[in-house]
Amino acid sequence: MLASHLKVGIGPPQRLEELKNMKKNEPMTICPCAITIAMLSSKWKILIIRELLKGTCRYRDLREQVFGVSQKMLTQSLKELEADGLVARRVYPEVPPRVEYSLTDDGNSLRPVIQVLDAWGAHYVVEKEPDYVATRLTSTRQKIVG
Amino acid sequence: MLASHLKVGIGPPQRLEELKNMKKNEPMTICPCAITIAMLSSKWKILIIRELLKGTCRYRDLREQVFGVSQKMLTQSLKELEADGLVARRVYPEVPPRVEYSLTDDGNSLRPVIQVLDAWGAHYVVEKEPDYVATRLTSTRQKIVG
DNA sequence: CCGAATCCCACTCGATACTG
DNA sequence: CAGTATCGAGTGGGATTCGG
Repeated sequence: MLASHLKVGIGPPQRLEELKNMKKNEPMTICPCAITIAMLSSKWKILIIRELLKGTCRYRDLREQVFGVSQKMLTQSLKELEADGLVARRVYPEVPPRVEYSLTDDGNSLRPVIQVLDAWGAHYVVEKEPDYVATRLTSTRQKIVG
Repeated sequence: MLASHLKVGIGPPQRLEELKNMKKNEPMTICPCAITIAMLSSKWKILIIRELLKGTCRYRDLREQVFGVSQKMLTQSLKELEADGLVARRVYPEVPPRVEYSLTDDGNSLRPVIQVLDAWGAHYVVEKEPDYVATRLTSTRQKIVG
């Protein structure tokens, strides 16, 4: 089951010639790791997913645990994650309302990915010059403090 | 060797109370996986690293292989990757000039990370609705086509 | 309690032109 | 060949206010 205009290319990205000769709506090679990055590279998403990896969570709890996230960004991130099929949203017909978020199977399949990212980041941050790491990390869009 | 104001926290991100009680220049907990994402989440970096994983490369070659990247973004990305210690830059005193880029040990240590990202992305893209994947991926900042 | 709607700024990135 | 410099558009995200 593969989009007619998408062709998964694992391994080296396609060469220049391939793209030069490509016409519209023709199969094109995409880079899978770039897709994963695209899914995760928003200021708060990784922190949200981290939290959801611990288990089902209410909206309010996420607001507390993901420190610093605004209502707008939390809602927006969750909406995108749901659209991406990584997060499930369950609304209870109560007053006041209650909404619970949890990871789907696809979302949970990110666990080993997160673990690898976590391990690399941890190793990187301890072996680098502390001062550089500090300034580098404060000048990035990505939220680092969980 | 750890920044005095940084404290690496592997595992769950710190709780709200920890941050509430945090004062300036006091040790704070950071999220390692967010660091890794911060390193990679620029429109072209992952594609550049992918290319460098194949071996040393000249500036010109990168411009060809990383299709669509502008001079400005390629230069800027390489400069940041070098500052991050992931890429090494070697200039040869020749005319016309020749500059070669390669991954440092830290950069090469990303290989298993990239592989995991690659595997997850590949699995994701083939099991998802093709139409959704297509629109989702064209509306992202991250460059997907290598 | 869980959002939606609006306004606005900062930053990323692309296009173009220039240089040693 | 391998970059700089500059300008401008688009967008991600913060702050605030309103709604069911």
